[in-house]
Amino acid sequence: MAGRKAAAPDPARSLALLWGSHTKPGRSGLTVRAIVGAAIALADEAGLEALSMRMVADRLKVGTMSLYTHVPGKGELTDLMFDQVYGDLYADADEPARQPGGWRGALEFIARRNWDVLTAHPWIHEVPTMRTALGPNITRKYDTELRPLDGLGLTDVEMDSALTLVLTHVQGTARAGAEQLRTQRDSGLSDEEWWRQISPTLTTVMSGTHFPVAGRVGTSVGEHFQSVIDPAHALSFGLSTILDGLAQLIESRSAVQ
Amino acid sequence: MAGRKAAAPDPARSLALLWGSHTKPGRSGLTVRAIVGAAIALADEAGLEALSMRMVADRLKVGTMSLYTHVPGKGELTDLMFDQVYGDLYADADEPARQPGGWRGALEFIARRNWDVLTAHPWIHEVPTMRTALGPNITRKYDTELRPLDGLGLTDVEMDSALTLVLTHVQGTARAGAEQLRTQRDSGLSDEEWWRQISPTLTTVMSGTHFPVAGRVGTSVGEHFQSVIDPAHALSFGLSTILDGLAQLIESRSAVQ
DNA sequence: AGAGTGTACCGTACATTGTACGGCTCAGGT
DNA sequence: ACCTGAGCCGTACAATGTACGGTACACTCT
Repeated sequence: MAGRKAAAPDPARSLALLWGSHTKPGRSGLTVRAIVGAAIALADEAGLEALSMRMVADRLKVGTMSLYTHVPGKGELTDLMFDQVYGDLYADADEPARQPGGWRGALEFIARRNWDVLTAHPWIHEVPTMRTALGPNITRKYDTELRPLDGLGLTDVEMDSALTLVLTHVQGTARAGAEQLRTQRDSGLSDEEWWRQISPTLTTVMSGTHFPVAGRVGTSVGEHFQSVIDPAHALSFGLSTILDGLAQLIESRSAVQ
Repeated sequence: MAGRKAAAPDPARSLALLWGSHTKPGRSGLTVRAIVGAAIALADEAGLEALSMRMVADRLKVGTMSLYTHVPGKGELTDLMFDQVYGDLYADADEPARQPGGWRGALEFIARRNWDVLTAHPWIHEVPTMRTALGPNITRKYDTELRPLDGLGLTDVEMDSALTLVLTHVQGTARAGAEQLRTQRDSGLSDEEWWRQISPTLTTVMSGTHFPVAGRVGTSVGEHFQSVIDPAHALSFGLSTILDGLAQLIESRSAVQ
């Protein structure tokens, strides 16, 4: 991430690219779609920060600078990658609403699907999301995910807040899991090996201090999950708690009505 | 982020540094504490990725490579920065538990405090947290935050899960807010200006497609908050929903007992 | 068929990064 | 007075994103 600072993506240019067809090949067969595909494959293997324009070009047997004919820069490329991976999230606009269990089942389904993408493409966590979220696939996703919450008596703002809450939880938890995996890969140490390595230092260094609750709970958690965190458990615990909370809100609304 | 790949921090070395006193100055007055302080100040201004060893050294009127006498590398430095900013989170180990409103008030207090640090030091979001979390301040923080959940009938694992849920929510929401601010700063465009700029392109490009629910809700949200997201609202909505959910769990436990 | 033109392609150059390496300098002990 | 080890730092290197300017090909028009 050095050089000319990876200039912030131009929104209008990104939009045009996002909604374009991406299919007109140049004279060497280079396509926006192909570039995005190669970039995604590379990012899946090594992460976003390890992804370089040179690597993408090499994989496509093309000069590095040729990419810039089709894509303005790395920023816009990641925007495209982002929209792309959300393309096949749902079979159709009513798939979540079709799940058994009403709105609750639908939200569980949505959470699971989002978890799956995040797990398959951990680099998503590194993409600055805020204003890019207007590609065709993202917009469709937003629509699809809101539908099961429609007609429950919630206001529009509450529908959005509820969905955001669930998605933020899934994202945060998935991020922690991805970080754990990446750390293991980078260091070549499993959680257990790592613990064994720092344990003596920690004992030496912590002597004298005492944290009664943290000590007890930390030990329990470590024994229970064989690790310092268990993302799968955090996901389901958090999700069911959140859904319990939302149920109260929804019930209070339908009671009034 | 080029060069020698910013080598992953050595856990044992980090631990020793974290728990060390950091106060023995070299012959030019250079201290680990001073380095960490300068790095934090710089990161507050420009973010973690804009922070470079050269910048830190310049601010301290010291040669770049002198830093490496005190700190093994950038990775370990960020570990130290991370632990440092969590140092003054709570006045003492029982401050959260002392808040009015029982465990609920305590968790609200904890959420607010975490939100404050995250807002003051947005670069925290970029620090890989997983295995670093064993510095003295982090450990103390964990202990302090668990206390209000002790003695409510929850198991150790449930206590940890509940706390994690709240903190994940705060972190995810704060991250979204930080991203929003950073995007605004980078582009020099307020949300409103940005919208005005892409609006024509978007209309052109979206003609033909129609997303009924997303369109309606998106418009409502935009009008209500004058923005595409409102982090403060997301924080409080999510927090109260989560606490409602946790209340059910806690009540069910005390009922059994 | 031949000429002209625009666009796809790409080689080189540059600023910026983290840090390995090896030399210099000074404080403190003998 | 001298030696030693630690603190300090100048230089070098590999890697990054991309600006710039040149080359070569697929067309269209005569």
